[in-house]
Amino acid sequence: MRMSRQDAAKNRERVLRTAGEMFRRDGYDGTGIAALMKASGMTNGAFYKQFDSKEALIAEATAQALAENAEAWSKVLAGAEGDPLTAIAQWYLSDLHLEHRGRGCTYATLAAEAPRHEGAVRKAFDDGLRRTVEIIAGLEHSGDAQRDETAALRYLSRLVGALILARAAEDPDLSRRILDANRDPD
Amino acid sequence: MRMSRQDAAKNRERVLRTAGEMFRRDGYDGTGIAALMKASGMTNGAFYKQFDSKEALIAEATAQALAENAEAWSKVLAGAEGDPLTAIAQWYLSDLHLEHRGRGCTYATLAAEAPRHEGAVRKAFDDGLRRTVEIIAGLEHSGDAQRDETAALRYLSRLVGALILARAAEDPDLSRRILDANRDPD
DNA sequence: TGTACATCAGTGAACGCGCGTTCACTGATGTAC
DNA sequence: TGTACATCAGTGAACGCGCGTTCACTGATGTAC
Repeated sequence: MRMSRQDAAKNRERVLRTAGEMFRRDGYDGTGIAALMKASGMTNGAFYKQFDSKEALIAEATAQALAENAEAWSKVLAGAEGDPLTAIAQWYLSDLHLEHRGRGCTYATLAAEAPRHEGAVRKAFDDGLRRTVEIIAGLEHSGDAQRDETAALRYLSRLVGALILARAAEDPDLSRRILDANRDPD
Repeated sequence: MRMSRQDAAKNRERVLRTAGEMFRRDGYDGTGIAALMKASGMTNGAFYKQFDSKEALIAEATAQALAENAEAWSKVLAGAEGDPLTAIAQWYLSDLHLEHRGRGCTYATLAAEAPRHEGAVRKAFDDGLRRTVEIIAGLEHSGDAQRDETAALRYLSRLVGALILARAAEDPDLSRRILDANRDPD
C-alpha cells in the first residue's frame, strides 16, 4: 500500500528521530532495525526503502542529533539571564539531562563509539564539534579568536566528561557531586 | 585435556586481560565470546569454565581495567618532575593515549556504556571513580577535603571529555587542538 | 474531469550469519591408598 | 614412591535466537491521455 510522498517523507523523518533517541539510549550496536521500525510504527522491510544500510542511518541520525543539540545550546543561550556560560552548565548538568539520555547530548552518549566508525559518522561528529565550539567560543570575549577557541574546548570537554562520569556512577550522591563540581565556569 | 591449576589460572587471567583490551577497543557489544577466546588462544567452549556469563566477564574485566588505570595514574605521579597535575595531563592527553584505546582510560572508552548495565558493572565504575578522584584530590593542597574533591572532579571530567572528543574528531588538527587546549591545569 | 496503468512505500516472511550459551567428550592433573 | 581412578580445564560441534538484509507481493498514489 503506497503512501503519499508527503506521508513517506514524514515516516522517514520519524524513523530518523526515533533512531537518534534509541542510539543515544541503547548505543549503535544495541539498537536493532526491527525494534527501530516497530518503535517508528512500521515493519522492518520498510527500512530499506528509506535508507541504504544501518551504517547510513547511523551517519544521518547522528548528524541530525548533533544539529538538534546545537540548536538546543543556542536556545538556552537565547533565553539565558546573567552569565551565558553558567546558564549552559546549569542546563547541561541538570538532573533532567542526567537521566534523559535519549534526547540529550550526543557527545556524551555516542562520541566514545565514534572511533569505531568511518567516513560519514566521523564527519558528523567533526562538523557537530566545530559548530558547538563556535557557539561557545562566541561567548568568550578575549579578543583573541584562538584563545576563545581554547577556552571553549576546555569548557566543552569538562561538561561532556562530567555528564558521562555522572551517568556512569552508581551512587546518586557521587553523581550529584560530579555535576555540582562542574557547574561553575573556569 | 585438563590443565594444571596454575595454567588454568593463567588462562583465565589472559582472557580477562584480553577482554579488557577488546572491550575498550571494540565496545562491550562489539566484542564476541568466540573472538575473545580465539584472541586468548583457546576455543569458545572454555569460556564458561572460567566465567558465569558475558555480563560477569564485563563486570570483572571492567573492574580490572579500572584498577590498572588507577595504577598507571599512580605510576605517572611517582615519576613526575614538576607539577603533578601537569604531568598527568601531559601523559593522559598524549598522542599515544589518543590512538591506543585498548590499553587506555576505561572511562574514556566504556563509561558512556555503563548506564546500560546494572549491578556489578556500575559498581566497578563507581569504585574506580572514587579511587581515581582520591588520587587526584590527594595532589590538591587547599586544606579543605571537599574543595580538593571538587577540584579533582573538575580536572578528571575535563581530561576524560577531552580524550573522548579528540578521539571522535575526524580531523587530526582538531584532535590536536582539543588535546592542546586541555594540557594545562585549571 | 475521468479512466487506465505504472510507480513505489509499505508488509511480513525468509535469508544467511554470528551471537551467547550448552554439551558430550578428551585426556592430563590431582588425589587416595 | 607407585598405581588406580576421579576430577575438571580444555575442545569443538550444536543449540536457539536475533541480527542486518532481501524479496515477492500489495494496493493507494501519481501520471498519461
